[in-house]
Amino acid sequence: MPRPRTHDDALRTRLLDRAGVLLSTEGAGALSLRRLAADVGTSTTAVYSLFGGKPALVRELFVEAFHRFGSHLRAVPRTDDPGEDLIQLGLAYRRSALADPHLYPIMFANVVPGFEPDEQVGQEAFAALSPLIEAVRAGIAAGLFRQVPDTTVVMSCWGLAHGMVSLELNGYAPGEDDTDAVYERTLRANLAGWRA
Amino acid sequence: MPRPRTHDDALRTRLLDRAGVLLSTEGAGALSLRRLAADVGTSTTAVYSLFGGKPALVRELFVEAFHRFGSHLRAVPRTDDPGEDLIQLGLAYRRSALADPHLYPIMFANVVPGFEPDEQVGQEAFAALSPLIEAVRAGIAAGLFRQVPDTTVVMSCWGLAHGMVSLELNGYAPGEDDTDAVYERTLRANLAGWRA
DNA sequence: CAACAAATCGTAACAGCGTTACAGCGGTAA
DNA sequence: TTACCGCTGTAACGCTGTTACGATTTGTTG
Repeated sequence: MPRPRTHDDALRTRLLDRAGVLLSTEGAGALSLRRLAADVGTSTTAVYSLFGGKPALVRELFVEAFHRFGSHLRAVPRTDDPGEDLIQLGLAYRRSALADPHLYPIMFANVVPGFEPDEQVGQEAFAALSPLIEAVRAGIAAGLFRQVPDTTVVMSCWGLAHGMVSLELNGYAPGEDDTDAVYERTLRANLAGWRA
Repeated sequence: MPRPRTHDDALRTRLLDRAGVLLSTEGAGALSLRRLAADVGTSTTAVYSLFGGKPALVRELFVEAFHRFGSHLRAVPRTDDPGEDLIQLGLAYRRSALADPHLYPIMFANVVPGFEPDEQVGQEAFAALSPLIEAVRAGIAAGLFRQVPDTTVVMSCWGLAHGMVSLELNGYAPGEDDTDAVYERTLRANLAGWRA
């Protein structure tokens, strides 16, 4: 009875892949539905029947970005030194952001108008930080860090990493100094302030 | 010979004022030239004859935002304790951001497509941080902080404040805890890591 | 075998955006 | 009064996301 559907899962993944490439190579401004549909070889209607609109498509990219981000963090091995683990997590945080810089604002800045992470994906996003949370808890439990609520130390480490990376991506890198070294020294100093 | 010009400085400031209000109350998405011109009672041509386009108008808002931001920081009195001064500067940083939250992304995130701060306004923006730089230098000179390049400590304090504020504005505030207290404790811990 | 029905998809239209070309307004000078 | 000329609002262009609708394609039915 119906005509065979071409808006299937294969097209869905092709759209998502192409959207990710457009975003990573040319930025959020280059991600338009007409451009995307033309590149993939379909019409803009596909995005509406498969996702529901542009914000819904960006939502998928949002969770995908956090999946990759979480993979970078989970790749950091846990040792018996939670302090050093936190430093390595901070370095991985920046590596992940610099790997594809256009994906980072999707996660933490509202670069696509009309998309705001809802409660559900917000919690999924927060889940990507679980290695960080675990390292902080291990450090507090081992008596390495001060006896403060773990969320305080988590927000401190996350805030510093996010702030430094965000400033760097927006062109506010420290002048002539080596950004890598400044970043790591900053991570270590911040953590030193939390040590018991 | 010519008809009297209505695209004068008065209209210019009215446009800037209204643009600031639109930005502060309804966000960057509500700032359109047609809406702006209609609110002020002129046509979109005024923005082009007075500024040169939307990015140029946003550039003015950018420097204006940094002026206000710098005023907040300069309002913090300098005492003989550079460490405590830095804490107070960090608190003023957040107060300034929360005063009109929609202005903050104009400064530090690319929330308006087509506008990127050029070299000149970027340096003016950085100049707003001079109270921070001076406090850091005073602390290092007094032997309070470690003997490291001052830009390192500056980037550390700035990065942390920017990161925490940025996360808060994007809805990633720490759970049930008091955000004010967590923020201040985080500032103090970070600075403690730099003390000699 | 032909006609119908139903589901799907591309085309086209709509409203809005920034930007720009252009015609018309409004004074002053001849 | 008329011609001139700078200034400004209108309208158009190309773009965006979104949506209504007609064309297409199939299986089913007469």
